[in-house]
Amino acid sequence: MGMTSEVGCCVPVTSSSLSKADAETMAKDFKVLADPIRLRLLSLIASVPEGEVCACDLNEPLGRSQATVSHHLTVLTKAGLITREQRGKWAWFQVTPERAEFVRSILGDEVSVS
Amino acid sequence: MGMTSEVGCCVPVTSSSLSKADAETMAKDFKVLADPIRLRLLSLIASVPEGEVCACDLNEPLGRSQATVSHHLTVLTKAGLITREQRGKWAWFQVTPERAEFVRSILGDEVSVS
DNA sequence: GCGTCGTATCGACGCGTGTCAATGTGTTAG
DNA sequence: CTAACACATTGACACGCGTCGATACGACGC
Repeated sequence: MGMTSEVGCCVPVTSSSLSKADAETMAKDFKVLADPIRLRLLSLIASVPEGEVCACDLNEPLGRSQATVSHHLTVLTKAGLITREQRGKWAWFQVTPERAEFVRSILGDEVSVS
Repeated sequence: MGMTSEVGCCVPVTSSSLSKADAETMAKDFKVLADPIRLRLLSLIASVPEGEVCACDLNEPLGRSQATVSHHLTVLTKAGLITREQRGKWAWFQVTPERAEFVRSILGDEVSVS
């Protein structure tokens, strides 16, 4: 395939690199994080001491409509990064515990565990 | 602004979380990685023992046209993840040394430094 | 010089997605 | 029951982006 045997070019890339399926999965994960509003939402939720935030507090600080914020919260939830809990009239969100460390590493927080 | 002082909801999210500018920068970086072809290109380049690959070896394994592969290589180069060196007729790419560790961590390689 | 080869760039297409107004759904207050 | 509220969902729009054929730009070999 591809007789690229000229002078000094083209060694056949021996390696078994990232598979097509793995690359697509990874790309999908990165795509979730590739939006400033979603990153700020994650940061807001992760930085609250109580560990959970009501959606009503997430609408205004971002300068986006309620529909847009709700959309991004859905994306983050479906990706498993946050969890949603309906409590009475309000929806409460928190960073998924299993992914909390990952989220903190993404946001560049110096974790004060030390 | 939003008198959300009802019953038990809506603490004002005291935290100083991710700034708008930082979020946009981070999102841009993630966007570079949010494509399966670019991830596989990174993997191919990073996994070659010689440390550098000729572009002619990157066209076929991905099932994309030469123009598309060239486009993705440009995106990765502008993001600083790889570097391009014209050598005679061919273009050689390598992972930017300063970002090599980052790239390896992204691709999930167990670095054999231990 | 001329032709060929390796890459980058251009133009155009289609699809995905972020956005918002409007509407729907469920809950609480009266 | 009705009204107001919180949030999700829908429909529509614009824009970004991945893709490819065609073309342009070099470098090499003749």
